[in-house]
Amino acid sequence: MGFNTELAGLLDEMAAMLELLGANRFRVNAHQKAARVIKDHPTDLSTLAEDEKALTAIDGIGKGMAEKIREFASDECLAEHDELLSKVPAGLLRLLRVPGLGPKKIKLLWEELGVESVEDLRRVLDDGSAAELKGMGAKTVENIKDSLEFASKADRRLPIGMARPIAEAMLERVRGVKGVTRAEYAGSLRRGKESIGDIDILAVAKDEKAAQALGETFRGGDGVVKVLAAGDTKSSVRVELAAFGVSSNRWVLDDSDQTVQVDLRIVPAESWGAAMMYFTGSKEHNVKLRERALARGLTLNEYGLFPEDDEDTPPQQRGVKPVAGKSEAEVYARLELAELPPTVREDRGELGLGEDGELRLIRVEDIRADLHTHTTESDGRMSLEESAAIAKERGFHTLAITDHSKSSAVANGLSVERLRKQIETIHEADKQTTGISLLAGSEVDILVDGSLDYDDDVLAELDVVVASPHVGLKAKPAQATKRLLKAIEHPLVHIIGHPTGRLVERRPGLEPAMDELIAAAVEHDVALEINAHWMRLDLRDTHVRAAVEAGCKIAIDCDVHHAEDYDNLIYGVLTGQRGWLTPDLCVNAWPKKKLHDWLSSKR
DNA sequence: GCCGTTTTCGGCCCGACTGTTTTCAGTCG
Repeated sequence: MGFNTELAGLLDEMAAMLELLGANRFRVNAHQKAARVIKDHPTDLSTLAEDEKALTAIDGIGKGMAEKIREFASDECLAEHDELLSKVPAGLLRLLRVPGLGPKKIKLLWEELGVESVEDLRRVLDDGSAAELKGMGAKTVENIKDSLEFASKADRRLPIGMARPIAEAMLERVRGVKGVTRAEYAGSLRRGKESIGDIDILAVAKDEKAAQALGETFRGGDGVVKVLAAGDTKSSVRVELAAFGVSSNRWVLDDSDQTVQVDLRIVPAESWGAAMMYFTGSKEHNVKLRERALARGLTLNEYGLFPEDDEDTPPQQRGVKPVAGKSEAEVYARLELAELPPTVREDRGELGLGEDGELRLIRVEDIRADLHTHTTESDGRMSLEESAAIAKERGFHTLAITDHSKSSAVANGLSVERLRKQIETIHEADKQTTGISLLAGSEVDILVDGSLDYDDDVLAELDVVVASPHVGLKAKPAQATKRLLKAIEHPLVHIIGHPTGRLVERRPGLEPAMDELIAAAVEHDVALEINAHWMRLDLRDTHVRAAVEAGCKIAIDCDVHHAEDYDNLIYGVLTGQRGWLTPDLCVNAWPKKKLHDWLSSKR
């Protein structure tokens, strides 16, 4: 595990333990925020450990956290973390993940009944002693029991490619209710995050009757296995994936009985923009916006942006007229900000975006080429002609066929002889085809020692070389860095495919020193890939952000095997946007000549 | 523990729902 990830994990645990010990909640927040910022930071912070100034310049890192970074870099542990561990039983941290159980109740159960683990919890729930505690009752006990049952299935976040079809299906139901005038999904799904904890849907109903019908339809729909909340304006349900025909396609996951929470909020039409912002988040982005509002004598909530006064009752309940709220654009404008796309709302410094001119992030319609696709020659399911027809239909000017190289035996990798024959076939097909250029390429394995799977004379015959790691994905960070650097420095390589080999929520993959790889890629004019398949999304958003800041070229490719894989482009583009990627750095968005000139410059 | 276009001290976002309560605490997002 990398330094940042490991330290962030410790700080998160410290926050949890502090919470259980009843520490000041702002101190808890500070630890959580530092953990998030450190986890997302593109540079390995151990390299800055002695530079207190550079560390405290990072938002959320003060003197104390800078000292912790230094301590962890030199001692590989945190004394304060160890000290907290001696005070809090480790099993309690697991209990924090049970929905409906928070630090206060856990603390109560621990202090009054000696609960230190899930097993202890089950016991006191069953023998009735938990129900005797102050603030607990029969209903609370029932809810915690239910949560325990669901916890194991609900624990895992859903890859975006599985969550989106469910959200679309739920939206269709919601929009089908008479009197519903508007409905969209919000939350992390709208922000295009790689994985989703729950699905948030917002709707406008034209009157109370419609709102009531909407709630009933939502809670009673197919696939709903539990109703968690049923208020006038808010309903929460848990649905099972199986009911929506969602599966993980070519990756076999044990997701047959998995469920996901779906929340519905019914909001007034005049609050639509404020509500969308509120429920799209991120939470941290919203906090920044509210602070900004307060500094301007305004207060922001999900009903709108209101003049700040000292009353306790929320302004919308006193008939106060909002100064903005109908649309997101209106609220951002009133806060003197450019309207920010949902994908950048992560409290990663985005409030300054678009200040100096137009904010123009990559879009799906910018993409005019796919440079990483497979055919039936290796492990794809389409012929060259079938794939070319789809690419042409999508308006692409270039399609590169990059089947697997010889070491990928399970993927039917091509021998040198087969590859040479395929190059001829593709070049011939290119001559016969109008409207799209077909390029002969290969997805060449980066072997464990960093060398490539074909000799240089073979590679030189290819129009496009995508070099990707497929095996040895558990290597130590230092070794991974060395291996990938060697591939980047190879003069015949254009693109590094799925650089870490991670799978979302399934496999961590390699953890190379990304800043070194990015610097090398810039120096050797190599593009790093965002593999758009939703199980990969590799590079991930934070890597893209670091690459973009360094001026590194990025390729967004679908790694097409099946016809429907072309539809994964949206996920790659969303990930690009989350890394603030602009069209000028994305090779797939370039005009044909510019792209082909770049490719041939390496020949 | 962090932070500063009133501040280096004294703040730190806001509301819905639930369950156990006679006015609110806990949890969630």
